[in-house]
Parts: sequence; structure tokens; C-alpha cells
Amino acid sequence: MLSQPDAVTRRIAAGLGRLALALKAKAWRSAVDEGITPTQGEVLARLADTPAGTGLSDLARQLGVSAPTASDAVSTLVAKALVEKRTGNDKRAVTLKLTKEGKRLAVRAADWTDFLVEAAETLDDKEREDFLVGLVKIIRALQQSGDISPQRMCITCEHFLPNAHRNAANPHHCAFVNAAFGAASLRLNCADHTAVEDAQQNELWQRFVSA
Amino acid sequence: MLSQPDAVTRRIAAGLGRLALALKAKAWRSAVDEGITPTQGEVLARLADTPAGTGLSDLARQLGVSAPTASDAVSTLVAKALVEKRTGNDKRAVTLKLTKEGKRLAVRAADWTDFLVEAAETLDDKEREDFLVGLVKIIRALQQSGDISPQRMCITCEHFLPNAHRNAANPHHCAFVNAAFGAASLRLNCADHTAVEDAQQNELWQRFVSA
DNA sequence: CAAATTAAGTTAGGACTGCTAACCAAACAA
DNA sequence: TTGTTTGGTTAGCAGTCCTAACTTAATTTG
Repeated sequence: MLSQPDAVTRRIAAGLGRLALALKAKAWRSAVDEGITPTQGEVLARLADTPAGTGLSDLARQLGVSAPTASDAVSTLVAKALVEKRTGNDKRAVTLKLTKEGKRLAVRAADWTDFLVEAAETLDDKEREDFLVGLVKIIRALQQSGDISPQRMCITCEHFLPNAHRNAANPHHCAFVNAAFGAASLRLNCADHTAVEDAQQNELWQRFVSA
Repeated sequence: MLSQPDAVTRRIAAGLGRLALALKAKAWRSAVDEGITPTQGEVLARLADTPAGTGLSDLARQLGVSAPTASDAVSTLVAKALVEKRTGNDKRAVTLKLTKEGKRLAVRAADWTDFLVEAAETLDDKEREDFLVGLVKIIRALQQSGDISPQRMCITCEHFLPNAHRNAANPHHCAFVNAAFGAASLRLNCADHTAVEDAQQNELWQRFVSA
């Protein structure tokens, strides 16, 4: 047996840390090519998958930065005519939306993670599925501990019925689309996500892990 | 079957992106608590696991930033008496080492990823192993594509003999410690790592994936 | 060996990130 | 009506990160 001063989980954490570093560097390079900065790109991405619009504080939470930082980034984007600020009934609150040009740029900027997709393609089908499941579980744990903003994942969705079928390939069920599906189809950012109540959160998780 | 507009790999990339965002945010908070910044913390971490010392350009490469940025961060750390700059035979080059105080801080700052370790602990043993393997493969791919600086991983090490044994639990062998080991023990940052030649790189990989 | 090239770092200047503290204004509650 | 909470902005500051333009030392080469 090889000496094992640190557990598997420690190495996983370290590996993810390295990955994050690489991602950060790449984000910088890619964003600059589009004439924006990484944070601005992130703002565009978030707004792109929230067509209904988002408030500023909500955005700040999603980005994991303070309100002033988010406000700054948004101001810059507004100045660049990529984002629009509107105000509704509540005259304090703003609703952020992409402009036409903002949408175009968001689409172009969205594929800066392509290099990661390619890297993930060196895994075979089974490995990919396993990896995705691990990722989902880790993200869910981080969401529980408050270290990441809530994601629209199956595992926290009202429509998700884990291990509802005996079918080994497609054990889960989505009540929204009314169809069975497997781990490989687990979503991280589903448009039809409806958050389950906190009380039922754990029950859902238990049913999910009791494969 | 659930509609599947994007492949598993796309979701993996997106998930890793989210994770990186969370990590970045956490890194900021944690580092500030220690009186430094994330980049400075990263510098300390890198120096901590290179006791022999590192050059500036090497450091910049590891951090994925430009030389001036690294130079800046290091200057600040030198001013804070956490890092020492020495110059050897080559009077242009500097060798960076942690001071006593720097070492202490590096140790303290190292556990900012603990929250990730805890998150990874929600996976069972098998899942952890699978996840680690996926991570190793992805990082290796990024190393190949030049998107991450070379890591001291088993999969690129001269001493690594993948699938050398019939033993399903511990199929691999490390010639350095002369012992069999399994996927759960794969290293990402081994002190005894010796990079294999480019030519043999691929051969090693092939033997590794042909489980 | 002198001249050119390459390599390692630094300096300068500028845009942006990210924070806290302090602030304003609208909405809400007592 | 008078707090109090909520949504955001402003101000000020340290640090990140870049490119471009040096300096100085080592290496190559004619």
C-alpha cells in the first residue's frame, strides 16, 4: 500500500483548487478577447439564463461578490450598452436585462469553457456520468453549507423523483416532462426548476443516494 | 428520455465553472481573514510545496498570471516579510523562499479548502474514487492542451506503472516506493514526481485507460 | 572576443476587482 | 408619523492583471 498521508477527499479538494485556478486564468484571457473582463462576462452569462431579468442584490449573490462590486460591473456594462436597467413598481429596485448587443456577446462569450468540454471528453461515458454525479453532489453540499448560491439542480427540484423506476439505466423521473432519465441527464441549471421546500430537501437527498 | 439539448460534458464544464466561481469567492473571504489576498495566498501555497525555492517566471506560470503580476504579489509579500528573495549564480534570477513567518501563515492559510473537503465527504468511497479519477484525467487533458501548468501527477510520472497488477483493488504500481496502489491513491502533487518524457507520455496514458 | 540575441525581472501606466463604510430614497411597520 | 428595513449607489482604498518599455545578465555567434 502506498503511504497515504492525506485522504482522497483532500486530494479532490486540491485538484478542484487547481482547476479553479486554471479556470480563472482562462476566464481572464477569453473575456479580454471579447472586450470585457471576467466578472462582466459572468454577469452577462447570468443575465443570459434569466431572461425575466434579475435584481442587483440577487446578481451579487450569484456572483459571490458584494453589492457594490456587482453595481460597478453592471454600471460598466450599461455604459457599454450591453445591459439595460429598468425600474418597476418598486422604485428602489432595478431589473437588469441584456440589450440586443448584450445577448449577442453573451452567446459568443458563453463558449469560453469549451476547453473544459474537450477535457471532459477524454473520459468515457461511464466515467462522465460518474463524474457528473459527483459534481452534482458536491455542488449540492456547497449549496447546503451556503458556500455557493442556489443552483437550479434536479436534486433540489420539486419535479425530481429519484430512483422512481427499477430501470437501471433510467432510474429517475422528472414530473415536469413526465419522463424517466438517468444520472447522465441530471441538470445543474434547469429552466423548469422549482425549488423544493427545505423540509423535503433532505428526504429527496436520501431517496437519491439510496440507489 | 428527458430532452437533452446539451451533452454530459457541457454540463460538467458548466458545473466546474460554478464551482470555480464559488471557490474564487471563498478564496477571497478566507485569505482576507489572514491579512493577505487570494493571489498572495496562492503564492504562499506554491512556495510551501516547493521547499527548494522557485523562480519568478516559474511561479507566474503556476499561477497562470503574467510575470509583472507575480512580481507585484511577491514584492508585497517580501514587504510583509513572508517571503525572501535570494539570488544565486545567475545574477538575474531570483530564488523565492518562505520566511519562518511565511511558513506559519502558509500552513494556516492552507486549510481554506476545508469546506470542499467536507463537501466531498458527502460522496461514498466508490464515488470519491471515481471522482478523483475523473479529476485526474481532466487535469491531465488540460495539461496536454496547455491550459494548466504541469502538475506532479502519477499519470505523468516516470515511476508510475499503470495496471501492472491483476489485483482489482490495487492495480497500479509506484516504482519509487515500490508498492501497489489503487485509483483512490492517485496523486496530484507528489513530492517524488519525476516527469516522464513526452514521447512516453501517451504510452503511459494508454496503459492507464485500458483498465 | 565583440555584437547580437535571449532570458529574468522590474517599472510604469491604466482599467478593473473587490472590499467596507457611509449614504440616499422608497417601502413598510408600529 | 416615526423608525426600520430594503435596494442600491458613492467614495475611498488596496490589490489584480494586463501590455509596453526598460535593465541587466547570460548565451550565442560571426
